[in-house]
Amino acid sequence: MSDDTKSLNFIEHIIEDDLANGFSKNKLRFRFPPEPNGYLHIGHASSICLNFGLGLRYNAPVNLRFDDTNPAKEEQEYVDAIKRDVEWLGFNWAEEVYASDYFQQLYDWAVTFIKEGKAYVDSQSAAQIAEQKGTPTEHGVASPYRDRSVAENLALFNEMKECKFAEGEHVLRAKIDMTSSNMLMRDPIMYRILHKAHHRTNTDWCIYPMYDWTHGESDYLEQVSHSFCTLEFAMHRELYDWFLDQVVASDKVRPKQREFARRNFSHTVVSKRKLLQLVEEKVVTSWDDPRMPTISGLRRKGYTAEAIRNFSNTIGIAKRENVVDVSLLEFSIREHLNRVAPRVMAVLDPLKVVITNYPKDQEEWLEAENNQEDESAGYRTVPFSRELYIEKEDFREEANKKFFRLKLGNEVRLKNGYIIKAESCTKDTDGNILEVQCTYDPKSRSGSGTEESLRKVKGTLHWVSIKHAIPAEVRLYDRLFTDETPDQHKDKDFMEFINPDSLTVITGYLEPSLKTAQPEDFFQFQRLGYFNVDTDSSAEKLVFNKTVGLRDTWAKMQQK
RNA sequence: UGGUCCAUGGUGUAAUUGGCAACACUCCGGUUUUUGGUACCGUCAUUCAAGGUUCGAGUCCUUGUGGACCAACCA
Repeated sequence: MSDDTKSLNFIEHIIEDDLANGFSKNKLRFRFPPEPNGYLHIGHASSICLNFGLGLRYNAPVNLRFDDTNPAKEEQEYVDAIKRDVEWLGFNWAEEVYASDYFQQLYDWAVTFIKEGKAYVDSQSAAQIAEQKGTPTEHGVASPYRDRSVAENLALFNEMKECKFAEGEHVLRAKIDMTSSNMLMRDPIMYRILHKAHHRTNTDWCIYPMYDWTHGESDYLEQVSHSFCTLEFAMHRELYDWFLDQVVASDKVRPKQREFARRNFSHTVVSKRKLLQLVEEKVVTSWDDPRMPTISGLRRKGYTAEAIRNFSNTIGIAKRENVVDVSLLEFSIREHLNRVAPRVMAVLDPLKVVITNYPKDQEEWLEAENNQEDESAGYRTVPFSRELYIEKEDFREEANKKFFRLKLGNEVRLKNGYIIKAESCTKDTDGNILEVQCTYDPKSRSGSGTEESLRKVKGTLHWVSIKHAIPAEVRLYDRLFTDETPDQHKDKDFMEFINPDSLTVITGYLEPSLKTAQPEDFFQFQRLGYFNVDTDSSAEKLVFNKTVGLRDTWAKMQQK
């Protein structure tokens, strides 16, 4: 499918080994199994790209399966958001399925387990069961209910199903081995009573199967060949296999669970529980707040699906601990947007410039290239007049020769416009510069082909004509956490590292071509960065998000 | 104190399965440039440690060291 020269990750090696050992390629099948209890984040993107990427590579079906066995936490809103995100990332699932589709089958199997003496109803409290479970270093002890008769178990389990009991009164446990070194094998709970309406089965059930009992059997029912999950499920594999052993038929595909390391990212958290906390405690406005590492947050911030896919493929997949630096993600989006984003001019921190030798009522429309990386992007015009805005930081009264921008007595080029020279400036009583007076060289217009226009001038500035500029709200984002690994401190809570300055809202001044920009449109504000139109934007009030800044070697030089 | 897993530059991932440690990002230096952007060039590692097997070890073996995970009626 894809290029053969690319090296394989350990997951692909496992599949290649299976194929080499006779597993037939047309039986390959994968799945992406989110629990609908939150929005997908950038870590999930890795898993999505892994599973759907394998589907593409081997031309195998990939199911989107919602792991919806806990009605206390799961909601339809999350199902919808997850489907939207997977679709937006550009992947097509073979089937949309739900663990809850298998509740009846799971129940029937559980009854069989009871009849075969492999499961029993325990009528102790959660605390008692936990107590008997032992510790990682000490064996567990058997429940007094472990040897209930099959008849009694059957009757009780049926009554559980018929909602005759309160939550917590009984559970169904698999009878495995209370002395196992793997605590998950110490008679794990298969069913608990939950009097909660389920987003799909409503009140049909008041007993719900646990993850371990559900996941492998769901894989089996869908004939998933390879079931990939994160490392913390490694210990669950023994149980996954035990449950499978009880039901698997020799002529069916036996799913294989393998584990990979979750991707961690610097200066953020990727845990649905923690992201939910950020939303609930109003640290951010919503799951799709552009500061969130969610897929929807990144999308709203202006990240493209292509950039996220490239990023996921670049960071790859392995089994070791990791903290992926945000610079990798930022590279991916810059790399894509550099190719496709139209260039425009916008001034975010304005300083007034008056061209003293430019006629007062004159204006002209200058031709500007939309994207020099893309010939087909074409040209637009931008208005020029006597009074302009440039960035405050682009002017200094005096500066050394490393400063290529505007300073008194020196020339710079205005992008797509004229070469100007700073003659003087006026200040307020505190010494703040209010206005710069310049003169322009009328023969130096960009693209005019004159000798003057071809002069080499070191600095080029972006600008807007004050009279024509459109004010717009611009939202600037910084990292959400001040610490590189906010949730990896044993003694401190991740919430202590919230960056109070993660959002700055300013008014920017845009060239008039942006007047008709629509939500999700993206641009490069020249010399500043990539920006997109936020969903809050309207014709009356444009709202832009800063997606990511341009690489800024000048800023780096300044720091030294 | 039991069990499972992991260890390759600042970061992430490779290494034809025992044969010259590679790719991307970052950092630093340079060339080009009407974006201090882009593009291009260059610098940055004795593969956690110590032994062993071998003509040859990142890869196999042994012993350490360091880290992650396991005691939810969560997934």
